[in-house]
Amino acid sequence: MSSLRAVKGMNDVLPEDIGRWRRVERAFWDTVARYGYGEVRTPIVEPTELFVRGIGEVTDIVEKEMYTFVDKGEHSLTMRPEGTASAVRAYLQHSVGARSPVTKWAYLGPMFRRERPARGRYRQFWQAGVEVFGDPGPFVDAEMIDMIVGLLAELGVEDLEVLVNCLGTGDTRARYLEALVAYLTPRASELSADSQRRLTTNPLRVLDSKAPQDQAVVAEAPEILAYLADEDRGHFDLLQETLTALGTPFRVEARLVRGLDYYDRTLFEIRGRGGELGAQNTLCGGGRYDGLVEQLGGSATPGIGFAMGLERIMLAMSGDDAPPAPDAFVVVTSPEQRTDAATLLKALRGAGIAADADLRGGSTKSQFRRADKSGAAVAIVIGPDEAKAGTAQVKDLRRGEQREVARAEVAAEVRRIGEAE
RNA sequence: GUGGCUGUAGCUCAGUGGUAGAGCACUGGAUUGUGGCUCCGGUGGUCGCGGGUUCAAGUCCCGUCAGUCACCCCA
Repeated sequence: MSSLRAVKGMNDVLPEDIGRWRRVERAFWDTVARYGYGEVRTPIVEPTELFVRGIGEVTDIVEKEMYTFVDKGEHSLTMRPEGTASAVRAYLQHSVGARSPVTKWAYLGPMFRRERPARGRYRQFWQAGVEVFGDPGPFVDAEMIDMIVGLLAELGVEDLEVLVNCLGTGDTRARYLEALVAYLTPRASELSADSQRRLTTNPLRVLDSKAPQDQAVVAEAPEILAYLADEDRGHFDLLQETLTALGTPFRVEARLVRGLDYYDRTLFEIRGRGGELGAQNTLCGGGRYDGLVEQLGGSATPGIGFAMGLERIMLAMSGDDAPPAPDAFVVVTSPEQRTDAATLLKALRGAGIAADADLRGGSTKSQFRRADKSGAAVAIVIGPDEAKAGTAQVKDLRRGEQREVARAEVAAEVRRIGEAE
């Protein structure tokens, strides 16, 4: 084993494991294309300021999880810990809102957070997500949740839990925070140390603490849903009505909050209960951020988005992903045929057939073993006799049948056998 | 970041303080140019790394790194 290792929490994906990644990525892009999203690609590195202002200064992500460095002693840069802030930045930079009232973007790529790695949680991890700018919802909110549920079902992710909540807008939040702090402060001594600290920095986060003593206190805490203004209430009711009409099961979870400050109104999370997920069971999280575009310097523009963690989706997915196999494998019965094999391989590949061979030498038997292990459905045998006759033996490896055909017919014969599978 | 558990062949794992092992994988063979199944053989090890105790350490102790579980965080 080499002493050179990948950075802790950052992983290689080898060809034998890539099938599952491709399947998730393809399903994601197919789905969002049907819903009208266009792909956006933004840089991995952004000005640190973007995330501090976008995600929130006192969030855990910004406080202790970002990969931040100073570029040549000039600018503080950060490797993106999530995708929304970059999308908003690009949306503003290119004045996209001036060209179209509603913009639907999708992205897929690596994100970086310096957390302690565990199963389903890595320092470089992959997210796929979407953002919609300019539509206040709630129909687009419901459509988005329903789209994700459909995507996950297509991938064979079973046993989902869809949680929704409404955080309200500025006024609601202020009144609720006041009530929550008023409730928690006299009980502060019963809370965990973390929650006591958050009581002053980020009180909403006390709500989803897993510490038993916190949960006991939180169980009796005031609920944000009771504080919603009429407009928020109507928005949330209509969201639920639409989800029901679309046939997507969900559960209202009044204590659902997120660790990013920009969310308001609709908030949702999809959890998996699959055995391999462990404690990292949040597959997907998202919500509305109607104030974010303005906060980052644009005009008031509503927005909503979500992101899903690809590694976690793959842990929860079912189905086999066999590595791709060649269509045909060429075997030579004597070393003199190797140049001949090279030209045959080129002709087959030129005809659109995935063809491979092992021309290092070795017995016919060992080459056949390689053909078998490659997963190819067809072996093509050439030796002195075939070279003289201008033919090749084409063997169907599944059935064990073999035919001698003219060189010009080999590609067609391989295709015929492949289609008969 | 805190605490627990685990690190032995490419993989999954055995291994009483006394000579480093198995299965799978890889590879060669079982008479002419034909795979899978079976049989026989072979390659492959800094026992994560560094200290310590001991006549002797894969085994005991300390540290460290990595993985993992819970917390934390979040996708």
